[in-house]
Amino acid sequence: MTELEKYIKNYFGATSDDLTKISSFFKPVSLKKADYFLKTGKQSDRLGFVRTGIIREFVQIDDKEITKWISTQGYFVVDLSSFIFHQPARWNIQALTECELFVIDDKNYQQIAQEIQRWTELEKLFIAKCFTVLEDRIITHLSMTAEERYHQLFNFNKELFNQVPLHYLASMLGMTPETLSRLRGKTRA
Amino acid sequence: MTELEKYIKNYFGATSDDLTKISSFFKPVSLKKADYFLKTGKQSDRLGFVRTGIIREFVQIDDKEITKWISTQGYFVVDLSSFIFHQPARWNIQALTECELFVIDDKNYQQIAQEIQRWTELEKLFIAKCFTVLEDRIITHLSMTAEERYHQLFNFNKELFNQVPLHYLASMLGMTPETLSRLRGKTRA
DNA sequence: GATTGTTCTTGACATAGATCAAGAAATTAC
DNA sequence: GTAATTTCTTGATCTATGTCAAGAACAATC
Repeated sequence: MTELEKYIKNYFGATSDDLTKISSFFKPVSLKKADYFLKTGKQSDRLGFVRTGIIREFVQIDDKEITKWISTQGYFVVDLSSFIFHQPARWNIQALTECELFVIDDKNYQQIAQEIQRWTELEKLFIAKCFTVLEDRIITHLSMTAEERYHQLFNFNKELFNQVPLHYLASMLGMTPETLSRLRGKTRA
Repeated sequence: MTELEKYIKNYFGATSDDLTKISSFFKPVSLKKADYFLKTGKQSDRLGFVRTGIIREFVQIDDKEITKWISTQGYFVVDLSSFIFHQPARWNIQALTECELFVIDDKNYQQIAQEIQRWTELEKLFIAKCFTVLEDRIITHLSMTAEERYHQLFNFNKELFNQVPLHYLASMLGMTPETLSRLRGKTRA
């Protein structure tokens, strides 16, 4: 079972036969560091799965880049409003390291639903799960201090702090790089 | 066409025949002010649609109530992780005014999918749309000041500020009631 | 309609976090 | 391997927002 199949199994709970079918629609794509998987404003009909590497979703607002999320192995990367609703993409998605993705385009994606009876249902459940994760993230911002948000992310994924420039993490946490640096110093000391 | 049908049509783009069928599964429910539609920790298999009134979704964290959202006419109220994944509810859902809801339970909800071929697809699209709304809300918190968040909500729904206690709005905006009061004073002056 | 409890505002003050600036450390490019 | 660039830290200062407290306005209750 490939990584992709393993993750699809975890996320979607598909059966073994289906897994092979599903994953066969995905094609490997390599990104070099700093390559864009997607740029704001473009139409995107691609959904990616991160096999290796680290990739950042962000948006430019005025003169600032806001990092919405950083995806590592096992995450899907996609601009949902573009992929599903055919809107211009809202996010930039850029490789922070060399990345290997499995990518599927809309046409092949539709094909999955054709071949696998329960696919739309599984999809729904997956998106619903993602929705609840975002709900939590909102609550995080309504109820926690910068320091608490930092600790939460640090506990969730310590490694990340060694793998990507910290100012991206600061942005994703809703604080300045200076503040993140000071919070780190605080626990270190 | 009832309100419920109108909204389902808007949200889900269902056909006229289907609408009647779908809406027939919903049952009217009245809530008095301060009644709970749902309490944290309970299992909930109900989905509500707000026909009239105002209803608040919140969670108790330590000694503070965090208001996640305030729903008015035309919104659905539900604890998605409970409704879909049968988890204990994460949110309290409480009427801020007298409310008339249309409510459906899980069993009848399943029934819709039985009767309407495209339902799961429509559902998926609806949840995906909700997901993108939450994405925006995250960005709001990563990129805007309290003042900007206040103005955004105010422009989105001025009426709300006359309809519900302001400290709930403050919480939902991620600020204290005092700060909200001062921001209001600022624009008034 | 007096009483009680909420809600809202305002002031004084405290503080978390932002901003600005500069240097050190690390990384990348030539 | 030196130069250029980016990242990270640290200090000084500023500011937006929080906290605490008190009174005013309003609404709910008996």
